[in-house]
Amino acid sequence: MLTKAERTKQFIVEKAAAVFNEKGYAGTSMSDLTMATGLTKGSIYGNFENKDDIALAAFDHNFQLVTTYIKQQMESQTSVIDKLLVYPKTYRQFWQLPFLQAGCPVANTSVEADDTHPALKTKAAFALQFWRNAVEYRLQTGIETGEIKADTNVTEFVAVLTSVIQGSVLQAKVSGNLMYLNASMNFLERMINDLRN
Amino acid sequence: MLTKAERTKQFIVEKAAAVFNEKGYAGTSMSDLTMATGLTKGSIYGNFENKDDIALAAFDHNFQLVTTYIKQQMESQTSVIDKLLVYPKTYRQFWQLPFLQAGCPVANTSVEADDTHPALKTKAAFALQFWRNAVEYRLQTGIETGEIKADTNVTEFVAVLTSVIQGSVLQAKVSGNLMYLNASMNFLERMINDLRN
DNA sequence: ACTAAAATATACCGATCGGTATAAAATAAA
DNA sequence: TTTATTTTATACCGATCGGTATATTTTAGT
Repeated sequence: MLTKAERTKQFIVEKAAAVFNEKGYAGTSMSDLTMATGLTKGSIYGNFENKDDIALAAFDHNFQLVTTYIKQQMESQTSVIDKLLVYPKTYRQFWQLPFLQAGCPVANTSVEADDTHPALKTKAAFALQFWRNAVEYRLQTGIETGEIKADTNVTEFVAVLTSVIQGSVLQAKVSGNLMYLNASMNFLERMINDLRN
Repeated sequence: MLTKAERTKQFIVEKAAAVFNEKGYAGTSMSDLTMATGLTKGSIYGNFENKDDIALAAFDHNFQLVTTYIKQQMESQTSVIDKLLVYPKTYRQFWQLPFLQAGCPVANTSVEADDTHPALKTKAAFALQFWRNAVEYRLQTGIETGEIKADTNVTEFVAVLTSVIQGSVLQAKVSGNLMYLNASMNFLERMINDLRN
């Protein structure tokens, strides 16, 4: 069983993660976190060294939420094509998934941290590469089994899939208009289906 | 001729624009702006009402820098296809263009402002729609003149072009790796060339 | 239930935040 | 060049920032 402190730490991370993803690092204050958690500053600083420490843990949490969901959805699909189709299906309804309502955590953190917060930037960069590797792994698997065309430009596919998702989610958030997101996801679905040998 | 105050105001906007695009709204303090301009706080507040006022003017300036550059590059091209190819060509070398070194200002502002700063969010949303309209206008023109396939899915093309640019610039910034950006731009160029009738 | 240890709350720190009143300096019309 | 006006600098405001020392409460092993 988890000790009280461990449970509290986890509780703080969960609450803080939502705030950080919505307001950003610089936009989130310690009093935002005391309000979100219902705890006092002393209590939070008893579980974390400083604000950075919380932000880094919060990012990991946010990223893992997305990763876990995608992985789980893919497990219920057998073919590589169907597994890849989980991406457009998921992001098409990002605003209905609580852990994606503030947008893609990797994109959000990338934008804010890259000129201001080296440690967060590193985490975002690793998360992005993790995502790219995951997609690339699926493609390689599909090519080996013959499900996917052998002459597929893997790097290009990975680049387009990830950037079109990040870009269109970002646009959907700021415009409040789902039309272009849906158009992008239509395109992505066609692109995935076209991988078939 | 511009009065002294107008020139100073313009000077402040130019200096502030770079800082805001790099550090974000919440991440930029008034003392950042006094440092960047070499002016004092009193002087800045003599030309602007408040921080918001500067941020909104700074965003307009950042967006106009990009818009002007793109427009200018397009004017030296005759065909619609060649005009559209200005986009991948420009963003391929975004880190060499001073006004794009901090990334796409529309994307940066979209991410930070959408949950925290309604006025900036509105500006970002308008800028995005302006961009979409500009691309759509090119496509319509090309369709009318017969240069571009008449059955082109305009909305989908606009959605993919803008989101793949925003996403891949964002990724290039955070990863420090231009490989995926180049792959995305290769894809975009092929997609544009495939528009040809 | 008792007690040592761990977790939480209170109250505070100096620094910096955005913003302003006012004085000094620079501008521009006469 | 004088003078009215505008622009800039100085010095300061209360509020909030991230962070901490210490007191109180809660947890957990005996």
